[in-house]
Amino acid sequence: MTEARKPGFSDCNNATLRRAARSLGRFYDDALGPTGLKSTQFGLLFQIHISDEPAMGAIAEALIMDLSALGHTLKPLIRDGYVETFADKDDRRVKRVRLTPQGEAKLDEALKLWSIAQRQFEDKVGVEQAAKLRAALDAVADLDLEMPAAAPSN
Amino acid sequence: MTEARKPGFSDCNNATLRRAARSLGRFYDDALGPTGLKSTQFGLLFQIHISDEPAMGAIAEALIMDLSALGHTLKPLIRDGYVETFADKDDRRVKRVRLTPQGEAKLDEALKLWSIAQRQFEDKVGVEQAAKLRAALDAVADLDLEMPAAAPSN
DNA sequence: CGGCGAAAGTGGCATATGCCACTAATAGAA
DNA sequence: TTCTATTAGTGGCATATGCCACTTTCGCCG
Repeated sequence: MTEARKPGFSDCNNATLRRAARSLGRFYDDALGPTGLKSTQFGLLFQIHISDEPAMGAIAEALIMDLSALGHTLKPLIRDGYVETFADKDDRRVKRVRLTPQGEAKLDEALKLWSIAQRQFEDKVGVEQAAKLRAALDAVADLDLEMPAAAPSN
Repeated sequence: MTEARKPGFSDCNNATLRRAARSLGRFYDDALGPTGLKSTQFGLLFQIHISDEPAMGAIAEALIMDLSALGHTLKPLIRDGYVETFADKDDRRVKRVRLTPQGEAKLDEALKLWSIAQRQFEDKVGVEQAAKLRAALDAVADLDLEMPAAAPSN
């Protein structure tokens, strides 16, 4: 089967990654559907939950996302009362974030469904493989990539 | 170091995948910046290029993306004259897609920059590893996941 | 041939993400 | 202390993606 690989899953690492992300995202989104949360929102709530009233910048950095994008993504969660923000007492530029009681409750609710999806996934690919994949993805995410031309000698 | 792992890169396969996608996406986007194309658009043009005047549904399926999402994503490319559509001559429901000459030219231009980014990435993680990662991601993308509750006995 | 159910897209609506220009506030240099 | 460079966010604008409700065409059955 010389060319059996469906043509075009190009060799682009980025395209392949996005494609997988769309696919897996849909699965987790479906799983979380009953909670009304998207998998991205779930991830964000979780990140906030495990952090200690993190500053927006800290969250953005942890999730490797643009600060402004984080701000946008946070809005629906604030609107729905799951998250609230408050100014840091020592540095008024800093805005800290925390879950509201409803947010904690919603997260608990979502965690139940999430764990089912997670188990479902790991039953398919294997716990070991899943862990390796996550490790590989974290490694990729933390790579210090830079375009050569962008960084001239000095 | 009991909890040394940066707290919160949760064990969620989906969250990890998205995080990596954001990170890598930014790199490829930067690389393609000079062309004015986003890495997603590049991927889409490439997919169209290697297909034979594919129907929208075929593209959506290959990229595992929602048909309507594809339609939306295609708009800026059509507006900018890189892509054009036409009705299938045998089935008027089907809309086929192809690159315009400008689209082909733009793709060529982008491929040059893409290959630099791609090489840069593979120099970091290793060609072998990159290939394995893509294979793993393709496998994940093609998994037939289903929520148990969603599929009752019948 | 008439009509029904499936298939392929479209449009609207909502969230996800990024970049850029701008504002507020702080840390430092003078 | 005052002026400046830096840091943390915000808002606007544009693309990326999905879901759902429709509309148009087909394919097929009676």
